[in-house]
Amino acid sequence: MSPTKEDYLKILFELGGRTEQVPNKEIANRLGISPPTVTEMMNSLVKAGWVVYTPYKGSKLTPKGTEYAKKLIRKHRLWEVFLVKHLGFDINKVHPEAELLEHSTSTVLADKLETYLNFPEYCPHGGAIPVDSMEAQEVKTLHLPEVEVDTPVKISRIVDDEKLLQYFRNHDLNIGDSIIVTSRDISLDLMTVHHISSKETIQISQTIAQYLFVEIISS
Amino acid sequence: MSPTKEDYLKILFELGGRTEQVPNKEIANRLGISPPTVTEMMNSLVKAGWVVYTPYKGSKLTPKGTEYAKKLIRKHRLWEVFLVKHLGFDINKVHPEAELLEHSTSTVLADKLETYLNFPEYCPHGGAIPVDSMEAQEVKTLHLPEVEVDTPVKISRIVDDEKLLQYFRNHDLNIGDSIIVTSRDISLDLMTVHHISSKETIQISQTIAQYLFVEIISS
DNA sequence: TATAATTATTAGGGTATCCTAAATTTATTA
DNA sequence: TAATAAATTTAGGATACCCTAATAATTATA
Repeated sequence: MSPTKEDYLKILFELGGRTEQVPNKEIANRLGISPPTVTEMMNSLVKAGWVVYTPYKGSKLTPKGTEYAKKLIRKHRLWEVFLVKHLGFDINKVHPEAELLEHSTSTVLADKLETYLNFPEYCPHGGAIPVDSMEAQEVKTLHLPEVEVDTPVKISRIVDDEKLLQYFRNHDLNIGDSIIVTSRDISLDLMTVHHISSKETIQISQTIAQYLFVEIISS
Repeated sequence: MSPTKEDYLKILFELGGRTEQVPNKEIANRLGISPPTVTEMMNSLVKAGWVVYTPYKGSKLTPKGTEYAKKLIRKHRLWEVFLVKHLGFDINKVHPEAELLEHSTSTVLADKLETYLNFPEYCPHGGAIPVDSMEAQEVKTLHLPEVEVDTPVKISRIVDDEKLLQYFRNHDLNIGDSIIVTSRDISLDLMTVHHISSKETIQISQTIAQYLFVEIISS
């Protein structure tokens, strides 16, 4: 498996390719490559049994492809824990480092690293680390724009992207914080969020709020 | 810089390409690729300023190429320290892991790792880690077959290769041990070594002993 | 020094990954 | 539903890296 192919599988997983067909354009956008290259690569991934591809429709991961993607994501998140907790990296800056390391990490190494880190449950951005808890986390978390008004929720995960992380940090929205969506204006693409502990009120774009994952507080 | 090109630079450094012209064949052997591929790659490395190449003679690193190679070797050795001391890898098994990781390690990451490891001087096989001490180490160490008979020496480094490491371990020759070469038979490619602390006498092939680096004990 | 052996290069290919431009299919909308 | 817009694929190329077979240069040896 080349790092390139691994990237395709991981992106596919992140774009929901476990359950839905992901259009080529989304993959091309995410990876910053041209659509014809995606078509070509998909044919190659199909041949190797990682992906099911329907021309003009999009691609889905096979069970084998899904497993592989989860293992990669686990490696990525384990490195992030190491980089932040032991090496002192800023949470906003670990993504590109982990992105490289994940492709150079054997299963033996990942297992030893996990032991060394004392079996962390989550990466610094709140993503589940054990492969068996990744899908469970997806089920129990909501994208912030999906939350009903006036329902208290807790921020459990932020998509791992430097700019997004900086944006949310600037708006004082961090993992573990409890918030309430107080109103929404779909036409203006805005939502108003009340931050419970700081008592501040924040307005953010719904498009961006999509990258904030929350859990309903069961109190 | 691709991992492939990085490997060429590193091998060149290890084969003495800092001071001498390294023939293509040696590089081809070490990397397990065909000689024409080496010729082709050398032309590409010349174009990028990493190497000086004399057709039919061999290649030397430019100062820029030497610096790059040393940085790679530093990364490799830092990872080895981490893998052995923190993750519990066997010394004989870390090479392939570090070989992959070194290509995915930014300077920032290497620096933070070095700090975390508390600025180790040597890798588990005795190789110097700070880039400025690598050449000094080369100067003060000898290949075991170069040592005069009856001169007490200390094993300071073993070339990082699983089979070699296993061979020396089986013969009870480890880093830090003090030994004396008691005799040599060039025609039989054999040398007899006396192990000072264990008082055992060991016979090893001179060809292989070349991969043991020692320092004269200045007592 | 001529010949043989060794080493290196050239010639001609192959795969992986990427691209742009043109053609095709699908989706949208008037 | 016909026309337009958007997404996808096909066609044709490029570069990086790797190969084998054939040729050329160098080195070793008789």
